[in-house]
Amino acid sequence: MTVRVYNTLTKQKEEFVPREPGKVSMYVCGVTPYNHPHIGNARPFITWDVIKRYMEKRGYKVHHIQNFTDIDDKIIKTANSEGVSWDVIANRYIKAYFEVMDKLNIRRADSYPLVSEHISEIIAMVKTLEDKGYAYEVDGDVYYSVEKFNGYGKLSGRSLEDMKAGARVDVDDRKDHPMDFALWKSAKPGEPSWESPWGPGRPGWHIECSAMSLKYLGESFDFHGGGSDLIFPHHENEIAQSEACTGCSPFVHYWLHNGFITVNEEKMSKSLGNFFMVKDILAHYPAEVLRYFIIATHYRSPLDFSDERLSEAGKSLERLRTAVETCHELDKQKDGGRSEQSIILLQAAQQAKSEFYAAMDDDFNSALAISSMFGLAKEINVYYSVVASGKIAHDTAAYTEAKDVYFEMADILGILVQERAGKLEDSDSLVNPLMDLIIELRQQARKQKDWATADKIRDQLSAIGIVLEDSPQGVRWKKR
RNA sequence: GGCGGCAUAGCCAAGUGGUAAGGCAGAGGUCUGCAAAACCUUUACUCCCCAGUUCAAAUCUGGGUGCCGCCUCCA
Repeated sequence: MTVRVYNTLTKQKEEFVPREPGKVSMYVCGVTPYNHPHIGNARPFITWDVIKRYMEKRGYKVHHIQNFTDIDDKIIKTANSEGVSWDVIANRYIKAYFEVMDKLNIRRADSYPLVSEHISEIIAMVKTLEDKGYAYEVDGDVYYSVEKFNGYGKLSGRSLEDMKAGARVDVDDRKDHPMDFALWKSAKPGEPSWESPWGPGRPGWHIECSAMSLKYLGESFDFHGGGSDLIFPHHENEIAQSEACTGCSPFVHYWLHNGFITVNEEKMSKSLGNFFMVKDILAHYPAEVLRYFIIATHYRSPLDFSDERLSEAGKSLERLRTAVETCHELDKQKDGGRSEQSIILLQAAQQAKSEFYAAMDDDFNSALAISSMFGLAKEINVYYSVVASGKIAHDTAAYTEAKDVYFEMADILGILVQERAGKLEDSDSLVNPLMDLIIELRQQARKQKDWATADKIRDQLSAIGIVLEDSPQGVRWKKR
């Protein structure tokens, strides 16, 4: 089996053929650090994290580059309103980005290039475009001439005529064509600027990704990703810049775009007041729940965010986590050799694994892949209940294989990594011995059939968010 | 106005030609001092509407309706 991906450029699923055998090069458009990451930012990065984990599991060496657009109108605006330098703002929110993405269990890219550290590369690229006749200067600004590039519009499926007809923007008559875009912007008062052949100024938005991807990944690479809103004009312009500059086509073999997150069926926007920062969500829900919520829908589909959906996601995830707990119980069992039940478990594991990989092979269908995890979770629970009842012996070999499959799937999706029930995080480590004591007291009450005391302890714990689960094998507890 | 996407149970969501995955919620049951968890059973004769192609369509084609995104910074 091979991996198939939906390519925005060709508008169909294609078999993934790496440029270099065994290697995957990918560039993901990062954020403009002018504010805390919102849930819409989280989606592409979780999506690409899963893609990366999966490709690595498939045996590819993944080279992953993600930029920060640290020079930008919004950053400058924020900096001016706070009366600080632009880099203060950029650094603050780059830090905020990593804090949040680390919590979401997003593994780091190989490199996070900054625009501000690649000005010379950008200038060189603009110069090349100018020398080749793809760009022209007007009053210190440099524009890309879209009419010079044969194939402008191939990614977004628009023709220049369409765009001219549908232009909603005020036409700047200094430009040859309304769709011509800035490669270099001349310096304005109060803005950071760098010296260039066209005078002091700063890069336009689109050129940075072209320049940095060229530097780190070369003239042509495998994957380029980002939100679907970047298809036009950002990625369309990247193609025009990069292919015109290097003469190498295709610049990117597979363009992958994630769908948008809406809130109450509407686009998230500050004006609508429905803007959700990831950090605020994480104050109310475990990071894993947000991650699960996002991967439980196919990455290209639109996804509507709400409190209800998120708490539903939490419940679904809880089911998967219960199987992990079951595994902890099974880990304590002694080996007794093969049984009919363990053969069933083994077969279920093998089936789950093959279904999981088939789903992921088909354009990273994590939503479908998750259903394989539920299937195996159920089989693990069933196996446990039979073993715990003492009807059959525990088959360590079969169980271990099933468990490995389960955790392999969880690892690809990046979920089920948090500490399991029965243990709290390090900061709460004092609570653990205390809980052992409380449970012991309650068990004594139960033994003496003092149900009033037993129930009271349970209710009191429940009131502070600790839930007890009695079972014939003992008591488990977890923090809500 | 131009470009693109979506419409599947109470809710969320897979499924792109062969007779509707999975999760949540609901109902019944097993287990249990009670509860929780787990497990079993159950919940769409049907996939927005109409027409067509086909032995066969949620899936393809045409038309209609509704919703969303992009075209301006945007993940």
